[in-house]
Amino acid sequence: MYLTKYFLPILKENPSEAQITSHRLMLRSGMIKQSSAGIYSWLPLGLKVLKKIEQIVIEEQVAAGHIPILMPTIQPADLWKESGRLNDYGSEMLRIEDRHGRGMLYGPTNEELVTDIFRSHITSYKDLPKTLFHIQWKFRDEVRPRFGVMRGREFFMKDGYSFDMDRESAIHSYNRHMISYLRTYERLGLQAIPMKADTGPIGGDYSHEFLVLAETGESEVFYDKKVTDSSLGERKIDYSDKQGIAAIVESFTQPYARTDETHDQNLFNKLPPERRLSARGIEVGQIFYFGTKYSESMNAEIVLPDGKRTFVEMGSHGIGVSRLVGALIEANHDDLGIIWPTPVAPFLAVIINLKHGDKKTEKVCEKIYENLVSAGLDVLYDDRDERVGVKFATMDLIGIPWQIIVGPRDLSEGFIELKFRKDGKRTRISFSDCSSELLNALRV
RNA sequence: CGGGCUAUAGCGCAGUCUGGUAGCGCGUUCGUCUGGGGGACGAGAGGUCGUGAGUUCAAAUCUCGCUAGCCCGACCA
Repeated sequence: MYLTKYFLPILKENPSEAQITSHRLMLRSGMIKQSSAGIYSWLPLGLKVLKKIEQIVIEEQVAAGHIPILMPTIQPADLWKESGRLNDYGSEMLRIEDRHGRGMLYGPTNEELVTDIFRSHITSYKDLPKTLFHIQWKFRDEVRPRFGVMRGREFFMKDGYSFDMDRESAIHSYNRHMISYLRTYERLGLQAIPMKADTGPIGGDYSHEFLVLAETGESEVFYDKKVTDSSLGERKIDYSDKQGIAAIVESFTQPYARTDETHDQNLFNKLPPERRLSARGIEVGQIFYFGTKYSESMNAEIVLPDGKRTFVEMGSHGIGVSRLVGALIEANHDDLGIIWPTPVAPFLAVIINLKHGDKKTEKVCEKIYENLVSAGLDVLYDDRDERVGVKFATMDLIGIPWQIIVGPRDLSEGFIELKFRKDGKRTRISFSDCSSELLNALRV
């Protein structure tokens, strides 16, 4: 993409409404524009990041055997009457009336809809287990939206719903989700710690929130140092291996890790002092096994092998996709701007022409651009007539991982320069060799 | 929903107390110089001062209402 042909409305100064880093940087780098409180338009750069996160989430869900669907944003109020949540949900739910006077609502979540889909089509244990998920816009009419996309009213969320014939199978579904979430966060370049969550009136051990550690996090978290030392890494996951999956889940959830809501100081104090850590965290996902709460109220039954009927066991699982954009920035930035982890970067690299109007540098930039694009890489070419300082400042701000710097000085000696945004390290690369050496470097 | 604050050019702000020709920086347009970390000079464009009413010869400025946004708290993916 040639920058002069793109739409990248960056701001040099901080918008006064943005208080926290990610919100400020998202506005300054032209990723979003506020439309009203807690509701945003996603501009090209922001949309690219959002879609990259979405794609990774989808891939990991599909890898875990979960099935994508798409449910509507507008839902009929009748279904919510059935579950009893029409009254319970309160004014956080945006209620709408259509022209016929029918009660509608902008969905804050989808348990009712998905249960309705399930009960219409699945009646036998033979069709189980199944997990349906979708990634869709939700709306919660927060009293006080803030922190940009981290706590907007409209938000983009992956929510999945598992259906199982019995508790044992449902727990395996729960564990499967745990692993698929851990993998998702790792691929995004984030460390998210599963923390025991409040299960409310339903009770039980089966709810975890996933927290990313960041200074600006909204909750205080307490954890055993062990949890930040563990990662899935490259290991192969066999989602059909119940024991294996359960063992991995155990290894991640056994060490102490809780938010201030469920924190137990006495338990925490049993850890050796050097392993007791506390920090702030941003919640980026939650998984929940709630049994038959909705299947009972909405009458979603299945027939078991012995011919008896039973209510289907359910769980729901969410990842805040739009919130993750903010969380990623909170976890990856410096004074100059954003530092995107490569997997979610809006562009892998940017070619910076240091001397606009110089035929030779322009030609080299264009050649590099063509090479990289034809190699399948998504690169930006800063072909603006701007001073170098402006170009560097812009690119540092929007956080593209690699800067390919082309200027007459180095070029006269046959070199171009490659700078890594994260550590600022620069490498000189022979221009004659740039198609192979550069490609290798970018594919690290 | 309780408490606090704000609204003047695309963005950041001054002007409001003490009513009298609407200003600064950045950005933007044109030109010249410049060219390895937000450059210089010159010339422009751009605002019914959030909105409605009132007071006054005269309102960005004073009074009242309304709306929107932000912050702290309670609440939440």
